[in-house]
Amino acid sequence: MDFPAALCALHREVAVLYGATARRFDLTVQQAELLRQLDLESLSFGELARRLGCDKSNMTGMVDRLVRRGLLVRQTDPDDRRIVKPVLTDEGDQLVVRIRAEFAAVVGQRCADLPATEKKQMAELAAVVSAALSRQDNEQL
Amino acid sequence: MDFPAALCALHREVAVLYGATARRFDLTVQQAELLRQLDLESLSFGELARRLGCDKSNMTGMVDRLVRRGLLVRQTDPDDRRIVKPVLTDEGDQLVVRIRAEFAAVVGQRCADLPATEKKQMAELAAVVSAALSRQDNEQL
DNA sequence: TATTGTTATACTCTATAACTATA
DNA sequence: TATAGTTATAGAGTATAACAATA
Repeated sequence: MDFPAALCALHREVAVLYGATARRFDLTVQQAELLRQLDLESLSFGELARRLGCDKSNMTGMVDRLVRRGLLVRQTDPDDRRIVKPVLTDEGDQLVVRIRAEFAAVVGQRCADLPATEKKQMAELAAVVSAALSRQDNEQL
Repeated sequence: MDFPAALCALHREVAVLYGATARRFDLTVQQAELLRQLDLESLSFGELARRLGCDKSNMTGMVDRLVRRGLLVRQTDPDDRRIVKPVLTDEGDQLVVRIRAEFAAVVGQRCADLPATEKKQMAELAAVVSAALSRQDNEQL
């Protein structure tokens, strides 16, 4: 299997596992991903849409549903009042932690037979490749 | 970044890139994924749903849309007439090839600065981890 | 009886285009 | 005039439950 095909295959398996994990917490996979991104760093609606690879018009509804569940609040930027940032509530933050732990547990269980050195190597390579793929010059997208 | 977090991050970047690629061919990412799975091997509706990580009830509509576009045909198993397999048409097969090439081109471009040895290593590790994650004893999912 | 695919339903995600508020 | 977020709309993906056909 060549490099792009291997990325595709891995992506598929992680998507299935991550989706199943999200569902256990009554979240869609997109909701879990949105919360995870906000946990990584503070993002506006537009930046969030770019990270999730979807149109900004979708964010309104997605954030609304998570606000209704008490996992997010809207925060308007005082310096530029056009900009709004969804921010994790304590409950939202705790949920992200629980999802991450659950996902890590499933991955750990399934990869139990993998040598630690290979996992370490994989983690390092995945970080490098992620960085390469995420280049923001996405004009051709 | 630990192993599960690195998998998550990589998964996200691939999802965005793969989704953008699918969109260029007027496909949703799930449609592209469905076609890709069928190109890898012959699958029934139920098996396909398991691969995609969703309920079998969704497959009817998804396959219907792709049949309407001439990319798939339904084929009933003569040995067990409950089983139906969606099969790629020539057009569907050609589309899968084009999507795969397009995705490989984007990945290749973005990872151009990555040493070939690292790409090779990544491809091998991704295959190993994919296999580990895809274990079919999914009773806890 | 059990399994496979289908249908009905309700909700969520998605892109497009037009809109409001702010800069 | 440009940008950030919202709204309206239509189409697609999703899970649940009940169903028909086949085994």
